[in-house]
Amino acid sequence: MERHTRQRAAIRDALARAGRPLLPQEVLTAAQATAPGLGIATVYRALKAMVEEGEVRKISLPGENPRFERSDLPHHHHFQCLRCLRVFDVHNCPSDISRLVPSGFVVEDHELTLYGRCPECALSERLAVKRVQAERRQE
Amino acid sequence: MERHTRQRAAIRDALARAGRPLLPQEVLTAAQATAPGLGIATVYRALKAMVEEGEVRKISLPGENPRFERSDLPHHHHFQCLRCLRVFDVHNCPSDISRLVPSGFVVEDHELTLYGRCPECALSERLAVKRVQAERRQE
DNA sequence: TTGTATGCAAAGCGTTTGCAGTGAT
DNA sequence: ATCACTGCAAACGCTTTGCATACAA
Repeated sequence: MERHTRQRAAIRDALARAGRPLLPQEVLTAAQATAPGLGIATVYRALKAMVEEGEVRKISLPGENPRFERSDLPHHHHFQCLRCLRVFDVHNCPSDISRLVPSGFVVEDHELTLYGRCPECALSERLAVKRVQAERRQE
Repeated sequence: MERHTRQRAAIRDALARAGRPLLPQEVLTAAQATAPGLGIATVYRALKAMVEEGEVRKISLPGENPRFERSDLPHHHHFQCLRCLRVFDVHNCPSDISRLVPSGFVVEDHELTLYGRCPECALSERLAVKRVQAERRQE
């Protein structure tokens, strides 16, 4: 049965405060503020246990090392802005997932990552285009 | 400038024949049939070069080591069997991707990974269930 | 002949594990 | 008093790199 320790509390706390998925190394650094002497092995063991408990979710975006976030968030996907590289949550979900696969395959779960421009970056690019057009008119 | 070698030909060939994304180790095994003595370091170096050329695509699924496939394939997604862990191509695509994000976001690309049972594993599980049921009837 | 490509072995790096000691129950 | 948890360091698996050699060009 699971025990309540200083270290695990610190790790939970780090994940709760972050508000974004964290790398194991980031968890270590953040949690060491509350639990000095905390080791990386403990972080890995705690994260693994929490993932198995269903308390934490392991997330990996293509080409990135796995990150961890609390799983009490509702089902969601991620949107990465290709300009500022920030990751946003997307709370909708395609409706017709299980229709995508050939017959014989059984779909049980899915992960979706969207890429594009966040509202902020899309706006600042639109303004940049207008600026260029204005310069052209002056020539 | 790039040179034409037995080893790279074998690696290209392995990727072309596979019809699914391969792990570097799988590339090695497959390519050694054509290029005996081929080493894993050469596979990694060749794959890296081909990715930079744009000839090959590196795909990484959550929790999995990166796999490689030719990038001349039409747009598609991936399905991983949770039992045998093999990865398959899925040639369909959800229709309503850009409707998922709040207004202001601009979707330019997306990656989707499905999880479940491949036909083979789904079948063998169904057979296992039948076997258990038969045993129960005998008791 | 030149210099990229190769094979081997060693090094890197993130992650896991063995072990003796710690501490929650 | 248990026995799960911890820290450390060694081990691990995948990937990269240093180096001397092989072989396209």
